[in-house]
Amino acid sequence: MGRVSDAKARLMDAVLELLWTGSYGSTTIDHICERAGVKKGSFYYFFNSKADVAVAALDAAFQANRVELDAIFSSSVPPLERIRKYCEFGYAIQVEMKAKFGYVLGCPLFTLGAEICTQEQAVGAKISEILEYKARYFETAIRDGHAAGVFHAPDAAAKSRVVRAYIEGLLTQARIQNDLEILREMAEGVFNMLGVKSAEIPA
Amino acid sequence: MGRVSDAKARLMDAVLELLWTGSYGSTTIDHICERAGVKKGSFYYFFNSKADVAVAALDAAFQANRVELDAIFSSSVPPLERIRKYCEFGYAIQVEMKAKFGYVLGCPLFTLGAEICTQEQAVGAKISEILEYKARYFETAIRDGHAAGVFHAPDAAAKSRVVRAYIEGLLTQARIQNDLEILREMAEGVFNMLGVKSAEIPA
DNA sequence: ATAGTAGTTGACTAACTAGTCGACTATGTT
DNA sequence: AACATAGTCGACTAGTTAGTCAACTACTAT
Repeated sequence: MGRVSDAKARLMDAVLELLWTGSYGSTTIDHICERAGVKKGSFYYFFNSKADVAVAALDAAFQANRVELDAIFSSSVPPLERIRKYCEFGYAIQVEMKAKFGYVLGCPLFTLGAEICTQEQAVGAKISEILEYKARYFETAIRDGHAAGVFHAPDAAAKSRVVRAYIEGLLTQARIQNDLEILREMAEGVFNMLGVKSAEIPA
Repeated sequence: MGRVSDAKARLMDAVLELLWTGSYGSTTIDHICERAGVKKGSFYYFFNSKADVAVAALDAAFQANRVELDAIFSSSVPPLERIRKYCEFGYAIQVEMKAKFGYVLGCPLFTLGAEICTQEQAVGAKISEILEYKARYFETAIRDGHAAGVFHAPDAAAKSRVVRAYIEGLLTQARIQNDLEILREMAEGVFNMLGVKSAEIPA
């Protein structure tokens, strides 16, 4: 079956790291190759362009991420608990990245999506697809919470949009200000948005 | 007093447009010059770098914008009315940009800030400065609203952060999805966040 | 009118960038 | 062993990018 290699995976890891710590514009194919320890000829053996490797890497990372998201948003977990766990999970990632790179990095999908949406159609479409998928976790949690009477949110889709805007906005603010602290308010902010009475908030 | 010229202003206009419609990474000095109808030699007569012209342009644009913001957030206007007017104003700008460029562009400060904050210190600092200044308009409006008993927000600074995160997040979602419609929920979303009773909402 | 000042220009260099290609190497199959 | 397949590599081209510079032009005050 020919020569074996993990170069493709290394390239995808490298591009993700560069996109997240920097930006699409600051990420060059030369840099990706250098970080992956792969020569450019090999890059073009696997991918056609920067957009191509970005789409592949985002997709692969999301597929891996889904396992954790499915656990966090499992319907066996009470709705508010799902949201609280998601916020904690996200916070832990940001802490890890800040320790590793010196910067709060925020949500790579959101930052990258905002940067390239007017220019790189294919990347934008992949990002939209993933963000939409993630939105459904929230919509379901909110629908379940409403059904359980934990809070009042008859239009779960609309409430989910509001919550997502807040969460993504907060993550991006954290990136711009390079400040982890503001992220600690995330779960509380979401609960307030949902009109959860303090007594109902899971420890 | 030597030769007169509006080339400096044209360059600042051009860079703003390119940054807003595209990104920092996609905006080159050559493109800026081309759009401004100015040769590169002249560019370097006025500015030292892309970061330099960006900072100057953002600052100038914000100074111009402040006049409108001061009117919208005038203390003679009822607090909720200020917020409603701000949302309407922002929506009108997005409509105008979509008509002009074919894309919903969102908040240039937020998009740009998220893109460059790990790389271009000077630009990041200017963006933070402007965003902080804008945040104070909201904080004051929320403090005034609480004092007037229109809603309950004893910690105006914290509530302002939540509201800003939501607004910026929503604007960025609109950019990513190229969708004007979701912006129409903005004022309503903010009012819900503040716990305003529907009866109090200004027409 | 002329001299100083402010702004303009085109032609240049050097570095970087994307993308190509043919020769090469490692692995599994027969 | 030898062959097909999968992957690697270095050297290459061509276009783009940032940045420089000396010569030039327009304006104003005296």
